Amino acid sequence: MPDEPVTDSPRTLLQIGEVAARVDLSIRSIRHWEEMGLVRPSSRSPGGFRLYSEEDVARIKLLRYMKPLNFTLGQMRHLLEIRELLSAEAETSDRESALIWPRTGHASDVDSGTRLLQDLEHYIDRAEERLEKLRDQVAEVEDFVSRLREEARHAGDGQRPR
Amino acid sequence: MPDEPVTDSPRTLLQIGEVAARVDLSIRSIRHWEEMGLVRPSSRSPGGFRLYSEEDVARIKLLRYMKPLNFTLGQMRHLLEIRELLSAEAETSDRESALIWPRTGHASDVDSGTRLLQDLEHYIDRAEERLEKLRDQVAEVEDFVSRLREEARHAGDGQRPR
DNA sequence: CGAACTCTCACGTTGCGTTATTGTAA
DNA sequence: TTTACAATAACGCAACGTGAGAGTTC
Repeated sequence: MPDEPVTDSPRTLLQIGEVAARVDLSIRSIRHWEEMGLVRPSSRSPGGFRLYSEEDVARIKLLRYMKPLNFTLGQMRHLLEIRELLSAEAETSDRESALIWPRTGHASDVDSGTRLLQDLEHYIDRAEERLEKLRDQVAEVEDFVSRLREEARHAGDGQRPR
Repeated sequence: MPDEPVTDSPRTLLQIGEVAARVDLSIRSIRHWEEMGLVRPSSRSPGGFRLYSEEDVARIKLLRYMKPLNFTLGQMRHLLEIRELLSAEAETSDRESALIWPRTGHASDVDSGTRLLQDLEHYIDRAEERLEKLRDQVAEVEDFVSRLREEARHAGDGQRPR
């Protein structure tokens, strides 16, 4: 009875190159995001190589999806921080107010949570604005590209007809 | 009999601020593009204010549409340069080879035009690749935003239910 | 063992943002 | 003449790109 397929955790650890390929980012970007405090590999190899778990990769992928929204790295970090604080608070809040509901106690906790929510909603609003712009841009670029293809067609007719 | 509405050419000249507002760019960007040789106001006011014609604005708008493709400013300049050379050559070519077609003369002209066309087509290919990516990004961002709204909804339920 | 991958500096680049100061337009 | 808009110049900055030189992994 060998304990071979018991833990597959070490197998799911990826080096930075693998991660970069999977999420379609440059290695430099991932390291830069680390310098800016956005991501951190959950472990390192004995020799110092960054090793990323699937969770780490998921976080990076999330950031990469967020990227076209043109937030600064600081804002992206802030946003992920809010998510964490909010989910952490959700747990404690669950235990604390099981049946007691209106007026749970001191307002400070509620306020901090409310504040976080407001910030989050602000980010969401900005994100949706930006998403709108992105859609517009796609339309504009489509327009541009098709116009360019038209011109190339005409120029091609002059250069090498038939 | 005043000669008032005779010429409306000066009326169609816009200052940089107006242009910036119309094409949704910063004034700084337009000036920067000028420094990089991408656009140039077709005239200046006596005092030195940049004055843009409708053609100038069209060019700027074209560049703005091109912008999301993430070419460098040098590449964008190059692309517009190709367009101009190609359309200029189309005219002379029209006159030159009215009925004569196979083997028009020395190959240098044909080669330069062919080269331009190749370059143009290269840019078009890159543009279409990038357009694809843009579409993907929109999908990813939509995904991201909707996930975020979901989370905000849940957090909101915890914070201020009903 | 070598080829490929990664590490940490550290400087370079792109595309503007941002004053600061001074002149122009209506 | 005020008030808003513009010009030039120059420094600043975010988000990486790009080696250099040395160690690590397989």
